[in-house]
Amino acid sequence: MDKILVICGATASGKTKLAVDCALKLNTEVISADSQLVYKELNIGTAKPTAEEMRGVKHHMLDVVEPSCNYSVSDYEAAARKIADNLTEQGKVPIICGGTGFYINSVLFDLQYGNAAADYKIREQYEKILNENGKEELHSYLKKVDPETAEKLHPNDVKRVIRALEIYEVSGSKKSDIKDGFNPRYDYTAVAIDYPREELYERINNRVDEMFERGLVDEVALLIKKGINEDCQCMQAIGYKEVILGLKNGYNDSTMRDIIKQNTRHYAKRQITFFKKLKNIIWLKPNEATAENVARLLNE
RNA sequence: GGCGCUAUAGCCAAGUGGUAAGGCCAGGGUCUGCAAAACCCUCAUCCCCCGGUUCAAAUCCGGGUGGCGCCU
Repeated sequence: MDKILVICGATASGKTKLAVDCALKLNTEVISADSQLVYKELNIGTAKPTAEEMRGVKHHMLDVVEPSCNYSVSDYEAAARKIADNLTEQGKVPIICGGTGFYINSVLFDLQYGNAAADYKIREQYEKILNENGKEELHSYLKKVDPETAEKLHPNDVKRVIRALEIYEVSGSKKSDIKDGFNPRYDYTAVAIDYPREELYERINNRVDEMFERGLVDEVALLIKKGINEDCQCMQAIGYKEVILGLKNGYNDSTMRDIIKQNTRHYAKRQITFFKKLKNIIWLKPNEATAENVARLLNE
């Protein structure tokens, strides 16, 4: 199996720097695994690596679509794998670096996602039912076609309930029939930087302050001016949705900052929970997060 | 110094005699095509302190202490 290096973990934990350090040492390239960095023009709020931070290392999967686009794991999976395989052919060990665990899983493991593509018409149809008849009603539909999945999903978890329904309608088979088993496609080494919670939260707070100093509000205002509004998928990103709300309601900067900091802290917590599940992940102390250490782990 | 109001978890806060709502924060978790999304779980043996009334008090009474306001 081909080797691959994964650098993941919470937001603001120093992934970018470590990835660049490693890429320079290993003479390879970085494939970003981040659901928001794929969007062009979302730079400040997503903390997209700058040319300076990249230090000449080639980064893939940044700026691949317009802000008006919808993007999903399957798009990512296809593109990222191709790049990874390409690097492998050149004899390089690809570095996947990012905080979107869902995306990382898609390239690391052989997952089928029910073999059912997203169908926005079907989603709309169920959303209508949701709005008219409520969550319980929607959940009861799923109970009829896929009781096992319905049992697992809380009725409030409407997005997953709708997806399960969608899988059934698109493919004719049940979500509960998916038995993928997370078989690795690569011989991967995964590392994450493990900051003490308080320190991580402090880093997050500082980073959000920096974003405002760098002109986050202007960035959002410009996007709005170009017709990118809160209905666009990319505007669900932390930093963007809050500024839109703030602009609408006349919040001052400090209020927006506080909300963004809070949401980012919550996000970081979820990321940590997610990555704890990644098999064989290695949690490095901040002072252990060096290219030398990672290179050694890679060769073990 | 006098008078009035007030005192419930880290924060906001309901409850005014029958055995502590809710929200936030925090922590834990779920995650198979919207994932920086969406969702779930946990979180006061106790209501400032002391004494009293009562079968029963966070809830009533008295005193103390802290806070707030007004007056002199």
